Formats: sequence, structure tokens, C-alpha cells
Amino acid sequence: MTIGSLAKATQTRVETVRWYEKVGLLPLPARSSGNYRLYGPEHLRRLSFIRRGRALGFTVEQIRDLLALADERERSCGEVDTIARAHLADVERKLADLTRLASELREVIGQCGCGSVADCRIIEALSPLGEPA
Amino acid sequence: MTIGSLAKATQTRVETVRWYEKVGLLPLPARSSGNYRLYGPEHLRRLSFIRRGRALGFTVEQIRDLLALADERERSCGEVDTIARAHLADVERKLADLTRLASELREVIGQCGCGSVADCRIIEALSPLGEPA
DNA sequence: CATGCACCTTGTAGTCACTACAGGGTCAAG
DNA sequence: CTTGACCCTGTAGTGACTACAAGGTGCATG
Repeated sequence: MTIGSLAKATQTRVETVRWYEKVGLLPLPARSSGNYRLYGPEHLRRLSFIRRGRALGFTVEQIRDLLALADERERSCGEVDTIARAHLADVERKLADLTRLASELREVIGQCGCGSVADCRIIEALSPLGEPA
Repeated sequence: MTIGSLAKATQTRVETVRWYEKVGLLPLPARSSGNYRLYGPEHLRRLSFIRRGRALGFTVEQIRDLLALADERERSCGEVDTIARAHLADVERKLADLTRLASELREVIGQCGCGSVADCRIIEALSPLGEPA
């Protein structure tokens, strides 16, 4: 399959596929007589793995590690577990931050009577030292 | 005050203060005889505004808009409200995404019996088409 | 056979909000 | 007079792509 079909099959942009190749996540594919990249089912599997990992929020470096581990099939799964748990902890931290942030924002917005900027509560809330300008 | 004191007072890095100046969020300060930047209370107020906005997750562009609006004090506060509500909607979307993601991750991790990679559920969960490698 | 069009190629530069130097200058204390 | 903390400008790097520019390939249609 060409890069276009591979991209479509994995919901990826063509440029992104080439970028994964450049940073070494995808192995170099065969080339056609006209120098087009030609991919097989192996590439499709690997790219699917990468995309699923990205959708779960793993960084490219984490995915690189996971791919390397996945290739050593007899090895213990402990490191995989460690990476995944570290990532979950990260996500949970972000979740807590965002939750706090959303409630602060809701509070700020709720106070806006939508009069003039001079007595806008939102602007005031952003200016802890007094009026701006 | 010098850039260092301003930075300390607003919990900002010196480089970041200079960067805000470069992108036009902070007005050019006076200079000392030795070419040091010299800031007054006006700069402190403005930088506090910027930092509080960033802490609430507004983008630099949104803050630029908010600052411009804050300077027109007789204007209606509607646009400020619009920006803030758009941002809240954004945050709530991210929150929903992260929540879904965390529960997916927890599920994947929960299934890991920590045997060998060959039958690791985490790796399997990342490979929707079958085994990787 | 020529033309058009979709697709492919390489390479470079841009995004966002900083961060990290390198290579120097300034200032106050000891 | 030297040390050390601070300051200056400018450039390059971060992550994970995205967006071209300038050109080549492959196939269908006239």
C-alpha cells in the first residue's frame, strides 16, 4: 500500500507518517520504481500501535520504549506496567489541575454582570493588584 | 525595579519576562545607565495580569485580546465574557477527554498480570490488529 | 500523444509558550 | 582588583506535528 492508503487506514496524515519514519518509529519501507513508499501489513500494525498509544496520551518517547519492549516477547512485562502507571499518574495530575481550573473559571464567569469593562469582574479577577492599565 | 525583582515578584522567569516584551505583551521599559531594564508598578500590574491569565489557561493571544479590552474601560464587557466562556468550553472539552482517557488507562493497567510481554494485556490493548512486532 | 489531476517526493520553516545556553557587560562588596 | 550575582543580546532547542514550495509519478480522458 502507498503512504496515502496507510494514512487513511490509520487516520493519520501523510506528513505525520513520514515524520514517524524520520524520528525512527516506523522502519524504512520498500520503494516502488517511481520512488513511492510501499508498506505491508507489518507497517500497518506498527502504525496502529503508535496511533493508539498517542490517542491514550503516551509521548512518542514512551511509545518508542513500549515498541522496543513489545519486540522482546519473552521479557517480563514489568517495565510496560511501569510506563503505563507513570503515564496514568501524569494524566491524573493533569485532570486534577484542569478540574481546579474549570471551577475557578466558572466562578469568575458567573460574577460577570456584563456591564462596562470598568467594573467587569472577569478583568478584576485577573488583576489581583487592583485595576489594570 | 530590575527584571530580576519583577520576575521574583510575579513568579516568572527572567527569560519569560523578556519574551513577553518581545512578543509585545509587556511595553518596553525604561533603561538604566548600564542598559538594565527598569520597571515600575504599571509593569508589575500588567505582568501579574498576564501570569494570572496564563495560570487560568488562557493562551497568550487571548490575553493579548483581554489586555486590549481592559484598556478600553468604557466599553461593554461582552467580549471579555465571550473570550472567557469560549475558554471554559475548551477546558471542559479537555476535561472530558482526559477523564475518558484515564478510565481507559486504568482498565488497561488493571488487566496486566505482569507475566511476559508475549501475553501482556497492555501491549495487546495497544495493538488492535493482533500481536505487534 | 497530450493533458489534467490526484497522488507522491524532498526539504525547510512554522506552530506554542517558553527554556537554555553562549558570550559578553554591569555593579556592589570585600 | 577580583569575585560573584546580576544583567544584556541573540540564537537554537523543546514536542508533535503542520504547512508549504517545487517538483516527479501514475492513470484516465480527449
